[in-house]
Amino acid sequence: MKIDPNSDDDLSAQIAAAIRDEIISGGLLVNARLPSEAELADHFGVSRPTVREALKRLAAQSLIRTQRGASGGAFVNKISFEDAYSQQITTSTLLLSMNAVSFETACEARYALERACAPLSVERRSADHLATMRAEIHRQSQPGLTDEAFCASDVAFHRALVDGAGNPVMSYQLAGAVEAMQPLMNMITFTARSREAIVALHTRIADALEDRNLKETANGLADLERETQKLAQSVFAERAKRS
Amino acid sequence: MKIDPNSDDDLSAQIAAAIRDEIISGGLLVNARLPSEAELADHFGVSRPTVREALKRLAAQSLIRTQRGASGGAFVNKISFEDAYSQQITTSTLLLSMNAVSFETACEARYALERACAPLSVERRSADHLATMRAEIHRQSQPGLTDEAFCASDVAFHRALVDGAGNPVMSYQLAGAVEAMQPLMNMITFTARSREAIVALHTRIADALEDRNLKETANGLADLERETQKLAQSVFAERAKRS
DNA sequence: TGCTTTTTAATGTCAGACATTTAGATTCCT
DNA sequence: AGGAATCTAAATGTCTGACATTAAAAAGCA
Repeated sequence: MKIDPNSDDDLSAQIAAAIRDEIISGGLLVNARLPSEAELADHFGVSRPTVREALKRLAAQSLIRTQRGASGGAFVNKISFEDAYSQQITTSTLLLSMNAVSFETACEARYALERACAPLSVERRSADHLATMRAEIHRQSQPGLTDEAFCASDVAFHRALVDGAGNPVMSYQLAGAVEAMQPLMNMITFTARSREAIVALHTRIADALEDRNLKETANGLADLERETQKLAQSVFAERAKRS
Repeated sequence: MKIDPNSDDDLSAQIAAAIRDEIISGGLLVNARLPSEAELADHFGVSRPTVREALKRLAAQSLIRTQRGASGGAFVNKISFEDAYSQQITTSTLLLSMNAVSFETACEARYALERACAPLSVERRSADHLATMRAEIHRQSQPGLTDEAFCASDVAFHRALVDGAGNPVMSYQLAGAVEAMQPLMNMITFTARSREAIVALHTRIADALEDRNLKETANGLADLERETQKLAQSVFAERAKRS
């Protein structure tokens, strides 16, 4: 583990990169203990605060965890799917909002990926997944639901669909695509009629999944994408007219 | 922006979370300048090093960038697709290696997602994308290529396919799925015959994409998945037998 | 005016100290 | 001997204060 004295990067950034590389390359295994802060400072020829800044960078990426006390220290963290989820959602959400990705583009990506789950979900969905979907459909039919709550339930419905594929890697990959859309979806006001249409499509998809009918599931998803795009267009057009 | 004095998290973690929330909620817009470190220390009632650790956490997630000098400071960063890519690849790679996700599961997820791109790529792929794919196919046919170089070229081929969908959000989402597989692919030794089979399938996919033939593209991808899984199984079986 | 120099307000880094936590060694009592 | 209480040591967490470096803005000057 070495750092380049000619780099323009911060020392803490360089040190973090050096340790990160060591972890990725397998030089530091899961649960291995890193040298103490004092030892690292010595090794890299920097002060303890600088080492600490580097370690915090790694902690922010869930690459390490720290423990206080004797025989404490920094340990290589086993990244959980949970950790990875939340990081990806944060990044995806900001990416979508900051880069002003059009609703259309984000929506297209989301449904394309979701359709990829359909063949697996049809095959493997459990009764649990179906029950979750039905419960969310029921919630979505409740009058008096706020738009935010409606969207949150929509996300839960789609996550159940994705989880039904029984592939944790896919669930992780799609968590970002689905959840990051939520703020965009929240920009839409759902009229009673549009909610009805969405709930009907959700029901259709759940039914098709229950029957293990791939074609109908895929068609339902395609129709749902069209419906969502249409709805967004009308909302944005309305908003543009008023201003 | 407030922190909870009863939390058992580090102060720097709490402060980072507070600022992160402020950015996500829109209270701090892109390119907005954060208060100086001294001001933040004052505001949160902590010392400057603690504030700095918090800021480094945010920098590690590309949420802020810093500038030195007068009128310098920390600014809310506009996350680029590039930033998001590399973060996702790091996370995905570690997730796959640390959680011992089976080759089968990772491979299934990757090809399922890639098939989701097919309809869009068939529609929108440019001559550039095709040229990249042809070039990679050519490289893969060179004898004397190391296994690592072959895998890297494979990744480049698939990225061209994904980029052909012309949806940056999808490219971003899939970068993780495709690139994170590389270390797993690197565990495989490619015999001359297996390389031949893969190159033939790549050629078939490129041809189908050139003809804008969706069915053939999807079939090619499905066959490639089968071929990859078969190859991996035989390699792992061989390895198990020998040990 | 236009160039050069100085000032100044930031971040980057360091050194040293103290506070706090925790595992493990030690001591003490039964 | 064995268990409970205490002590010790090693680590992270935090603070103070200082100095180095950078770069924009202000001041000075031809």
